[in-house]
Amino acid sequence: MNDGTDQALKITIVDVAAEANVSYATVSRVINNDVHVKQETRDRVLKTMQRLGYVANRQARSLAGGKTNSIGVLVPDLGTGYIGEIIRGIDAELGLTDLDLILYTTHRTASKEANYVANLARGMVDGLLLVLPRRPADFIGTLTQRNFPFVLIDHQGIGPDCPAVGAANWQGGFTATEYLIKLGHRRIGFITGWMDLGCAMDRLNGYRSALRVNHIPEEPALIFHGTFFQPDGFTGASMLLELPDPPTAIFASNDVMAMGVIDAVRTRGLRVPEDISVIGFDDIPQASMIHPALTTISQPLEKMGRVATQILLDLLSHPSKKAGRIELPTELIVRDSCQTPRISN
Amino acid sequence: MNDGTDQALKITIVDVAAEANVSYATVSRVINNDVHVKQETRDRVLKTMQRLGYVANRQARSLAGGKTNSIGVLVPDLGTGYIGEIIRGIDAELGLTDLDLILYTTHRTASKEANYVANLARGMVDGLLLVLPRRPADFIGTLTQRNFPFVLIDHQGIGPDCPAVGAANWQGGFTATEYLIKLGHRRIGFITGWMDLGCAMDRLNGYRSALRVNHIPEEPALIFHGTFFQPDGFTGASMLLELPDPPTAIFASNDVMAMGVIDAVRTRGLRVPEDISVIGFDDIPQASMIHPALTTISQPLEKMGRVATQILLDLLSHPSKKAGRIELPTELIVRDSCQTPRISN
DNA sequence: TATTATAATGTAAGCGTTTACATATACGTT
DNA sequence: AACGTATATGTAAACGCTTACATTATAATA
Repeated sequence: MNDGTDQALKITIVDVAAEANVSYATVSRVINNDVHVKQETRDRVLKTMQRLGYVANRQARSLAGGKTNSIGVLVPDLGTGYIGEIIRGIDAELGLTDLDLILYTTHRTASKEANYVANLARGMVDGLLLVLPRRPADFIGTLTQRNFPFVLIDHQGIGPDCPAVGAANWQGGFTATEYLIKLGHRRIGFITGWMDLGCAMDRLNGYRSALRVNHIPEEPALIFHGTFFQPDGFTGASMLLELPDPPTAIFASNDVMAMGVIDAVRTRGLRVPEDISVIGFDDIPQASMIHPALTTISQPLEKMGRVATQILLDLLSHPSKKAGRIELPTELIVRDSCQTPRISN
Repeated sequence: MNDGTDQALKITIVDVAAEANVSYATVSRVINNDVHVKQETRDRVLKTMQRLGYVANRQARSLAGGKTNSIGVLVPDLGTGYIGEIIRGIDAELGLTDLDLILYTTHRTASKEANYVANLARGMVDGLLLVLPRRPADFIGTLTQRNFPFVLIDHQGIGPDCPAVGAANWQGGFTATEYLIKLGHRRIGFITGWMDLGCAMDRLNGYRSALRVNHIPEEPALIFHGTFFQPDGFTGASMLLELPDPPTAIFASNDVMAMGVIDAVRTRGLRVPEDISVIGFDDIPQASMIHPALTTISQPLEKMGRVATQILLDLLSHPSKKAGRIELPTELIVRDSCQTPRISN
């Protein structure tokens, strides 16, 4: 490392210009990849920047250029790795650009959400990625009207002109349920997610449709209402197994609840999958690490992050473009937590 | 909601000044809580800002003020909720200020780490929070020399003048081990973390000391080298249980590995804690949600984030101040995964 | 009341860029 | 050789704020 570059004193465009014997405008052009710079000059400037250890001042660039060079990512929390996967995708895509990721956590407070969005949209960031928004209706109108670029992640969107990336939740719910039916299960317990969220609703509806298509009557007692948190899986499974005629399989609306289910099953002295089959949803990293490895519906979390970011970048460079909802396919990941029921009833 | 405020056209300090019949400097003073403004004027300006829906332009403030009003948080990844907890703490503390959190993930790449730090320190952020840095030695020198504010989180620090927040890892390792010994265990398996990290080393040393103090010979075969990931817990426990004279308790260097351990124990048809006691480290949110609820050493993750942020804020406002290492206490959280061994040998 | 200290406000310069516009240079035409 | 044209570079004016310094209003003191 050349320690000469380590001086803390700010090197500006002007210093570089002086050193390279050009005007600072030319340096700026080099920075911005303007075509109107002779290759020779460009090289010289680039080399000088290197030598001096020049780093562009983002604030100044933003102020002059009218863009902040950063995008805001609003997430509910960072609890389970679920959001982490999405951010990984966002991050990967953003890494290809020079945009910064500014993170905001709402801690699941809807009012905070609207508040943040309102402020952010007023110039703090160039675009917004909203992960699992709670009440997007509160602010989407304003955003759209102002033509402010944003993309909803893991949300079904609102109307046809709302840029959103989601997964095929209904399909996933359907596929998982049908898989269990094909294995021979007829009494399938279901633990819902937080029903305010469209994705939770869709999964439940997928489950219902699969039952209907296979001529299995839906039984309300087999549906337990949870909120996507692990303890709901435990409680839900405990209640389901308490039933006079308990299910032979349990479908949890996400993986962490499925882990709770597995715990509950074991706590009652039963085994997964021998006594009870368990299937989850999400395919978080942990799903493959537990034992039995969890059979689940993979939701391409990382990819959702990537795609959403790509859409946002596109929106950023082509403000007139309209984006709608993109639905990424979900996929059944068969591992070890499901099998044919012992006593088929 | 007064829809009149929703106009996207940028309201600047000048607009506010004109409306409120003051100079824009006065408006600026109001924004910055300068004492030299008459209460009456201040109120009027404040009201005008409200009415016009004024939002300060951060870029301009930064450029003029010489500060970026944002701090960078560098994390290895967002996989397990472990980092999430720390960020929650940072976030909480930052929420009290008007600083933005800019997130950078290194994905455990040491070179990326040094690179980021080098650039960030050149004016992109006002301060840096480095979570679980891998090779801080690479950049701490430069940072210190330049007097750039930063705090290491979950690191033992380098030298006495290096601001760092960590947990009493040695103590935790000691306490956990001694707890197991008090319970009657004499053969205690240990699964290490990634030994490049000081915290992993400290936990192991705590374990060793507890054995020594209690006159239990250390047995190399009982120590399995892991890397903090869940599968290591599974593999490690499997190997330990394979031993001719297997341990009656297993101490995993973090909770996710402890979960792997529990899986392994169960996979072999044994029960926790009846057959094997398991203790973890960290007390991540999941620890209390699994069954049996995991006995573990609580590392005040959220608090570490808070404290580190407080130190950084302090460093920011008093640049001359020197901060050293702060060690937060760890605590034994007794839950259900440990008990007296059945056959005391 | 005059004088001075103090509080409140205004003026203007500058933060480090981008970018429209002006200017200079090089090149092919005729 | 003179001209037009494209290419390369320079000049200067923003961008929206902070802040040192200058000025004016207000209160305290003699």
